[in-house]
Formats: sequence, structure tokens, C-alpha cells
Amino acid sequence: MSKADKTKELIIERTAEIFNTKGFSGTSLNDMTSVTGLTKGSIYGNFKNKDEVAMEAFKFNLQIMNHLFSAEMAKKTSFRDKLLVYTDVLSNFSERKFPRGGCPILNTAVESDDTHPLLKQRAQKALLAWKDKIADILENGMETGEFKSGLNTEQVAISILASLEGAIMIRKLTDNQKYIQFAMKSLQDYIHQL
Amino acid sequence: MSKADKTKELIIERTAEIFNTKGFSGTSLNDMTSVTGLTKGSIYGNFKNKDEVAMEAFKFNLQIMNHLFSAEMAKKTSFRDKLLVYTDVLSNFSERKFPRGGCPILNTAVESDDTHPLLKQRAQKALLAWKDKIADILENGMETGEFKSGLNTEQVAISILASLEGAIMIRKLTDNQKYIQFAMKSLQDYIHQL
Amino acid sequence: MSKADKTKELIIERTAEIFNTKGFSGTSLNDMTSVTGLTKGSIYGNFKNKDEVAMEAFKFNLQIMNHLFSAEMAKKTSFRDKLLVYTDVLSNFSERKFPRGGCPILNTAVESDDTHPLLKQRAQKALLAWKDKIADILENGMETGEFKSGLNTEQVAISILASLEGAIMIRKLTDNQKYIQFAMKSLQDYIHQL
Amino acid sequence: MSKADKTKELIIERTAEIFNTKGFSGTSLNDMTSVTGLTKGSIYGNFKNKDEVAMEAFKFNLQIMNHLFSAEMAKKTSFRDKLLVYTDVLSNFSERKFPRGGCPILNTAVESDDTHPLLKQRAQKALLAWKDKIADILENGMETGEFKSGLNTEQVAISILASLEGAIMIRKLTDNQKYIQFAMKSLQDYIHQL
DNA sequence: AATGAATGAGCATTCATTCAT
DNA sequence: GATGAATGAATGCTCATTCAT
Repeated sequence: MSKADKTKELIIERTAEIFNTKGFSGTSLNDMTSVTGLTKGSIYGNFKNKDEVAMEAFKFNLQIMNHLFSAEMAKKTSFRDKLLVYTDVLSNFSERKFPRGGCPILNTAVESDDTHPLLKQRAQKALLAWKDKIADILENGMETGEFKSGLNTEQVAISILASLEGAIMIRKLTDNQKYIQFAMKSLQDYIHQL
Repeated sequence: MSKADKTKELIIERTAEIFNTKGFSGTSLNDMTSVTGLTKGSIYGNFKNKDEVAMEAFKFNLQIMNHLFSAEMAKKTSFRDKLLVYTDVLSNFSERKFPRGGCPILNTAVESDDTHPLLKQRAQKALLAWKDKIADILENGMETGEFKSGLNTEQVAISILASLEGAIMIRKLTDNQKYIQFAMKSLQDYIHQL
Repeated sequence: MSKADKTKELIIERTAEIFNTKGFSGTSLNDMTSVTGLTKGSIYGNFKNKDEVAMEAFKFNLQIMNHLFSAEMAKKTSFRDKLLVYTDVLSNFSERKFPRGGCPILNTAVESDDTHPLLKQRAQKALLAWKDKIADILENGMETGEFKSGLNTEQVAISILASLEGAIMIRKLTDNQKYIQFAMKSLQDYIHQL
Repeated sequence: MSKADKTKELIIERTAEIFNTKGFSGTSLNDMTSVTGLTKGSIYGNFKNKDEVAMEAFKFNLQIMNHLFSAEMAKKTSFRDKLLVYTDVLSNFSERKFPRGGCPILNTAVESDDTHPLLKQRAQKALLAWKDKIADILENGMETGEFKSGLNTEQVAISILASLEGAIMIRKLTDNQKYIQFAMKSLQDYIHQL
């Protein structure tokens, strides 16, 4: 990895948390220099502009979240258990594992309504990919007979996703882990009954 | 109503949409003057600062949403039907009725993580009030025997809330009404089975 | 006295202290309304502008100071004792008697260097009148034989004045009454030897 | 000297005169940019805020004044002659040598009553240092027998200081060099008789 | 590849002043 | 004679971005 690449990575890693916490407009170039220890010039030497850094930071945060789920899923054999990973992880939501600031897709969705179309587009893509991932699990589970046949996988996937994201939002707003657990318990029941 | 009160209302009404669309930091005083046709001085003559306008705008948006739900609920007699108002309204979500920019609680929750504690607090209060409202309906429905007895009303309320908010977020991100309808269909099933 | 005159007087009395404490630019119309309990419109109904109020406030503060000296002087019979009133009053300088903020001439002199020519001119006039007053006392004392004959009264007057004003400034800066007393003791010696 | 240091110096040198003439509140950022030829951003890149520039400008003006006195004193051998430097310099007061706007201590003392405590504190320190400087000269002169023994050096120092500052104020207000010379003549007599 | 220094547009806020009522 | 409401210019300050070195 070249020096430039290393610097790029450093910038992404270090700024990812602020972007996910303070949002795009809430994060200033000064925030970015103080958290990286670099100068503005250096950041602009490695990225076209703030938008580009934000984009990479989003991807980085997304990856952390996705890896967290994937790693847990790999340990499970049944498709139902794979699905239950989502509720397990969020029930035991701990800031050390989950990206600080919560789900980057949720955060980006809300802030970048009109203002940052590229970022919104990326978040959109990520959400749909997530939906497809869940639908895939459902599909596979239907094939093995774990799940009832004839499920509208897209509908179920979106419903699960909505519960997950809504629960994350509630936790973010209330700072109360209890609520996320309530929502996850209901979601577990729902998954069990599929 | 005094002239000042009229101006205040004008400012709130006109800025409410921008705040709910662009967020607090994304909305500038210049945005506010151009949408109201007033000068900065006039805005500051009627409000202490931008925060205060944002707060009132939040309350205004919240009221629109709440009134929308309440009006529909008033038409229903059974408690189950009252609950189904949420899914109905969101399924037929149309920008003219629902506040532009989506749910103000969701939007505020995500942006005001640390930066605007008073706003966050207000949103928190609104969310918990909503939760209590749903729990009340459940309670009443349990008393009349419409719902199964022994429900953990708070848990159910939070689960419904999470689905609603998650669905709103997904719609906001994808601009696709189909998804919100998927989530609402599942939520209807859930409510029917209570 | 008409109602307008009463209001005018109220404004002058109440704002005099702020002007003498915070200075002309340091005193805002808002300061003036909050200290008078009146509205901006009312102030502008009674005065052409802020400058005019400041001018009257200056005169008011000046009068307080002058009256304080005059009252004490009236009690003295010898001209030397009349002169010593200045040192006595300043040695026992107490905020209740002396205008809060110190000598209005000094304050105006320093702030209105270029910015407020009319005010500066007024302060100039007041200073020269003070000088003439002292010179008069000296003249009279020379006639009665209390003072040495042949004094350059203007020179002596200015020297006394410089000591007084310098002492007031030092007190204002240090908040230490000790220093004003030091300077006044020397000035007493000087006056005694005239 | 780095470029930043050069710019800093430029800002200080160029703004020092305005601050000493118009005062702190009277000097705007726009004044500062137009006199330096720099942009606001550049000023804020080199100083934390306006207060910091004002502080440095005060120090700069103070230094000019102090250097002026020190340079003249260095030419004198007797302590009495050293003291007489103050009266000499002020008698021949010429704007080219003395900071435009007069004594920065006087100016700061009067404006910064409450509003700018740090600046006031600095001016206080400068005044007391000046007092100690004069007291030192007196002390030394007493040791060599130039001055009468048993002088209360602090009292004499303050008295001299008051005369100097008062005279500067009178000159500032009247724009008449004659008056400062009057006051200085009396002060010379006083010093000669010590 | 990175820095230091600057830019200029934009920010939220306060100012003295005006004027219809 | 006084108020309430507005104006528009100015305030101090921060922003993302650029570029010579």
C-alpha cells in the first residue's frame, strides 16, 4: 500500500465516526484535521472535497456494520438463526461493536434528503442490498423448508428492515436500550413464525 | 391575534418545511428570510434565535402529523381500527397530508444527536408520548376484549412505532411508496393478530 | 413640566450612568430601553437619535459632578479652602456621590477622539470652563492676598486639573482608592504652597 | 521569521493605531481588513479573535511609548534628568514619536471599564509597572543624594503619573499643545524640588 | 505528498433607526 | 406621545476550498 493510500485510509477511519455522529453538515474540515492530525491541504491532496471523504466514511461505517452481521451469521447454520442474528446483535447492541452514531444508512437517509444526492444514492443502494440479502436468506430457507413456502420475500425483508431501523432510531433518541430490546423481541417472534 | 403573533405563525409555518427537509444545520437564516419574505431583523424581533424557530417548527410539524392521525382515528370506533389508522395513513402516504420531509421525530432524532439537546429532548418527549398513546389504545382494547389479554402494551407499542418509523425512513430514502406498503401490510397482520 | 419633558428627563437620568460606564459605543439602544422601561420608539420620539441622548446624559453627569464640587465649595470661605475641595472630594471619593464611571469629561475625551465630534466639543467646553473656574478662584485669592501674587493662573489651573483627572483615571484602572489619595496628598501640598 | 509571524506583525502594526484612536468597540473587523489589506479569514487565521488582536495592539502601542521614554532616559546620567525625560517628551509631544491616539494605558483604562477584563488587567499591570519604574528612579536618586531622603517614593511616583496622564488627556481633548506644556512646567518644578 | 497561509462567501446575530397605528 | 413591528446595514466569526512552496 502506497503512502497516499495509507493516508487516505487514516483519514477515512478517523473521520468515519464524526460523520456518523455529527452528520455531514455538522462535521467541519477543522473537525477532520483535529481528529486526523493532518492539515486541510493534506486532506484535499487525498480527496477531491469534503463530499468525497464523507462518501468513503459512509462506506467504511457501512462495512463495519455489515461485517459485524456477517461474522455472526457465519457462525450460524440454519437460515432462521441467520436472520435472528439481526435481533441478537441489536439486542446486545454495544457501542464498541456497532458504529458509533448508529446505522449509517439511517443517518444518511435522514440528512441527505435533497442536499447530497450522491450520498443518498449510495445509502439507497446499501439499503436495497441489505433487503436483497435478507430476501436471499428467506429464499434459501424456503428451499430447505425452514420457512413456510410462498412468502413474499421482498415484503418480509422490508418489514424486518423497517423494524431494525426503527428500533435503532428509537434507541438513538431515547438512549434507552430497553426499547430496542422490546422491538427486537417482537421481531424475533415474527421471524420464528415465518 | 396580534400582528406579532401573526408574523410568528407565518415564520413557523413557512420554515417548518425547510427544517423538516434540510435539517437544522442545513437551514440557514437566508433560507428562512427567502421563504418568509421577511428580513433577518424581523425574524430576530419575533424569536430569540434560530434554535427557537427550529423548536417551534418542530412542534408545528409534529402537530400536523399528530392531527392527521387523530382526525382519522376519530372516525373509527373499534380500538383495533384506531391502531390500523397508522398503517392506513402511511400506506396512502401522500405528501400533501403528511409533513414534507417525513416524520419530524425521526428527522430530529437523527440530526440532533449531540448538537441540539433541547430539540432532541423535545423529540424524545414526543416519541414517548406517541408510545403512550399506542399503549393506551391497546389497554382500552384489552379491556373491551378486542385484544388478547396479557399484552405487554409498552413492548407492543414500541414494536409498532419502530415499524412505522423504519418504514418512513425507507420511503424517504428510496422514494418508493411500494416499500412503505410492504412494511405496513406486515404491520397490519401483526395488529390483526393482537 | 409637560409629560414629554418628564419622559425626556427620565431617559437622561436613567441612561446617564450606562453612558458613563460603558461609553457611547458600548451603550446600545436595548440597554437604554431596559434601563428606562421605555420602547425604542419612545426614545426616538423624545430625542433625535442616540447621539442626542448621549449629549444630554453627558451634561447630566457633568452637572452631578459640578454640583458636588460647588456644594462643598459654598461651605468654604477662603479661596484656598475652596481649591482644596477638589482634593477633599476625590480623597473621599465615594461612588454614591460621584457619578458612577468617574469623570464624564475624561470618559468622553478618551472615547470620542474622532468618532463623535459634537460630544468631544462639549467635553472640551466643560474642561475649559472648569479650568476657568479654577483660574477664577486663584485670581480672587490673589486679590485677597491668600495666594502669592504673580501666579500664571491658567498654568496653575491646568496643572491642578491634570492631577485631578490623572488621579481619577488611575483609580478607575486600579480600583484602588489608595492611589487617588496619594495623588491628592501631593496636590494638597501644591495648593498649600501657592 | 515565518510568513505567519510577518503577517501577525503587519496586522498588529497596522491596527495598533486604530485601536488606540477609535477604541476597541469603535474598531471593526472591516476597519482592520481595510487598514491591513487582508481578509477577515486571514486575520482569523493568525489570531483567535478580535480581543487577541486588540491585546497585541495594546502591547505594541505600549512598547512604542515605553521605548520612547527609555531611549531618552538612556541619554541622561542623573536620576533627576531621567525623571525630567517624561516632562521633556510630553512638552515636545509630536505625533510622529508618540503613539497616535495618546497613551494606550489611559485609553484602555477608560474604555475597558467592565467590558474587556483582560485588556483592563493588562493596562493595570502596565500602569503599576510604570509607577514602579518611577519609584525606582526616585530610590536610586535618594541613594546618590540627588533627591531629598525620606520621600514616599510610591506616593511621588503616583503623583507624577497622574500629572502625566491628566496632561495627555487634556491635550487629547483640546488638541492644544499649550496645555500640556503648562502642566509639564509645573511638574518640572515639582521634580526639581524633590 | 504535505504544509502553511490565504481567500471570499457565508454564517447567526445585533445594530440604530423608522413609521404606521 | 408612545408602541409594536419592521428594516437593512453592519457586527464578529467560520466555512470549504485553493495554491505557492
